[in-house]
Amino acid sequence: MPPCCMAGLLKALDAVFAPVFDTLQHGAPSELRPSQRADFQVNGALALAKSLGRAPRELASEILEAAKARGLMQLCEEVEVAGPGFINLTLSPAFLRSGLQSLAVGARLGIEKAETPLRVVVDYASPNAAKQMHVGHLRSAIIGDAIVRLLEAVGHEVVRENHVGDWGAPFGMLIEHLLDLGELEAAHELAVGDLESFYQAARAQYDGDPAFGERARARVVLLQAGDPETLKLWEALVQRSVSHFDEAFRRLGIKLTRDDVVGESFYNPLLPGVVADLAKAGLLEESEGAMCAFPPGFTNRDGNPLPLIVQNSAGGYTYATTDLAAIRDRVDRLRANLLVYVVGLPQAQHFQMVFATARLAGWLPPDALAVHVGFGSILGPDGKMFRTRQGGTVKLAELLDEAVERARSLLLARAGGGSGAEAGTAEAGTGAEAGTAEAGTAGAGAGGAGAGGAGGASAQVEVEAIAGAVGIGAVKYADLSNDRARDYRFDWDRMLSFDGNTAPYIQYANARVCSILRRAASAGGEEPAGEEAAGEEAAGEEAAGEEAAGEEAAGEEAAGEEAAGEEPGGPSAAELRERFLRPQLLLAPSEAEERELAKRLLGFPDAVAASIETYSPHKLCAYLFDLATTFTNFYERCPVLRAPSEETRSSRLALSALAGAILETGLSLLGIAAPERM
RNA sequence: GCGCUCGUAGCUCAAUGGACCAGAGCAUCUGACUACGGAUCAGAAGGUUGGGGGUUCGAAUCCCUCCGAGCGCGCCA
Repeated sequence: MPPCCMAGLLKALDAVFAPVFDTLQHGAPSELRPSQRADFQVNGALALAKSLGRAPRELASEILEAAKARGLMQLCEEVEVAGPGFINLTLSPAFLRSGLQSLAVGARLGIEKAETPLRVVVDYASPNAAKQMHVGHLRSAIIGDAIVRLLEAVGHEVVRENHVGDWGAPFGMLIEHLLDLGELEAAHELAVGDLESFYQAARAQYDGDPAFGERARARVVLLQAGDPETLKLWEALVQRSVSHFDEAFRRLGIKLTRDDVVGESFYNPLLPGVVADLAKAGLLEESEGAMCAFPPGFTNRDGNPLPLIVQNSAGGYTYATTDLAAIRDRVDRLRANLLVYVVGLPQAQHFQMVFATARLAGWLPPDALAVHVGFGSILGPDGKMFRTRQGGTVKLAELLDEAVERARSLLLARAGGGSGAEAGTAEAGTGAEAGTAEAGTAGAGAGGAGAGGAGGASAQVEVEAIAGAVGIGAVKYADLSNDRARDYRFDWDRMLSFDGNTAPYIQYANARVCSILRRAASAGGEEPAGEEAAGEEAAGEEAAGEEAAGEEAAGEEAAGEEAAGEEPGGPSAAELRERFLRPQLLLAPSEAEERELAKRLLGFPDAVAASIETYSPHKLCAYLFDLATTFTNFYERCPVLRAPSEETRSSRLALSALAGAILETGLSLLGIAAPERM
């Protein structure tokens, strides 16, 4: 857990209250919270009153007065002591306005860098080589990737590691099977067929043919002995797997490539040292022929100390040994001071034991932290482990195919339904370049899905791109929006619904923003009001953009949208936002819906910080859903293009642009694309 | 048997020890429209937060206990 970070509105308010509390009692927290009764409430007075033995309401009044002396009323228009000793705060429009303006400057959207940037290794995805990726790998990959993006956004230095299972007994049989087929035939088999069938065939041989089993076991020995010919074959198998992973991650829009693969085999040379050094430190005992560490606090079913086996009775190393070696490598060689493991919850005890042992051995120094970010299972509609109707594992590739296919039919059904026929006719023709086509997840900037019959080939390309963004986004969001510790139910209809807490709903809200900005750009005058003053701002904006992690994350490979945005037919969303999102255009919110929207927009940094603090992407999801809902509400009640005055129009356009920027950036932090049209 | 995770509206899920209404979204019922993309908005109804104790000014949240679900508990990873 990175040090508690506060940002945005909370930070501004806490800057006033923290010194007041600190004066009364050193280190006493203000306990600032968003409130349903006002904008924020200060709860700390109650706890402090108790520890000081004073009357809570009286103390609250005193705190409030002290806060006023520190300029509280520059931020709030209304404050009160209420109930047993709460302090309720209602923000002033002027403060909201200045907050919005600072969000609008630069591209960071209020996301602050961590005060102490860490060097973090995030271990995630971790499929097994020589096996097809399946639904079981989905959560680690999706959650891990979001965590990587979030950590990077606040300035941590992240090393991604894909700890693939590329070593061990299965390779004996795989290599023998490969030899039986003949290398050429095997190469062909691996190229056309899927890995799974190759693995199954080898497995069948192994189970059915004792002689084959013997050869397989002998081959494992050769492999571990470093026999060159065997290693060559092993390498070929692993490479084939890695290509398969690359393809899967690319489709998913996940920032893992073959460069991030650090398989189990990588640690082989380090394993003897792990055991030797543990022994040297007096941490090993022989038990039933195996070398074990017994970290305190763990017991087995008989109440006896539970062993962490680092060398089995046959002399072989276990995955505990590998995990210990990995800790040493990450701390020593990679200089990491935070290790994050995105691995299923059933492994919780294993990691506790490994971490405890690493601490005892001094491999995890006091200033380094290891965290197991666990997650629950994906359940099928029946509430049991998600499987195919036949009871087999659901292959990842097929799952993604279905996601895109379902999204496509929904999009086409809507286009046929006739509501959005007008949208995008202007630029549909020359829309996205063909390059985006095979990028299944490409999305932003693809145009004209609503153009219905207008389509030539390029319109189809665009539909494909949007279907990819929506389909893949829906799968990822469904996973991320649930508390990771809980199991969640996989439900196509729900995740692809345009209503509710789903990716399509949020993407749609963003697409609407894009639509407004496009209209504003093409119809109502060339430039927004206040154009003169805007010029000066541009320079500062670019300077700020230089170190803008938020924007980087958005623009980068967030689900493969790089080819987007360069639409010849019209300016990209980013360009439009730059044009309309100028700080000096923002007025103090006057309408209730403007005020609500402003508050939500300002809450973005806090939402990001909260997500990072507990490694819980679902908090950011909840925020984005709330923002999308609030924006829609605003959009419903406060005419933008037909605003009563030019100033109001410009201000609302800027508000909309800001909402779009946050929606897109927020989605990108989750690894989800934000199409400009849907 | 021990340990871990979990149990919240009919369903799927939220809720950093905080306030008289425990929130959303589906689904259900009522309303709103020449609509800046209706893939919309407003309202209603729906809960003794699995049961029971306890700590606290204050508990869905912390402690104990019982019930229920899932997963771990020595040579697979």
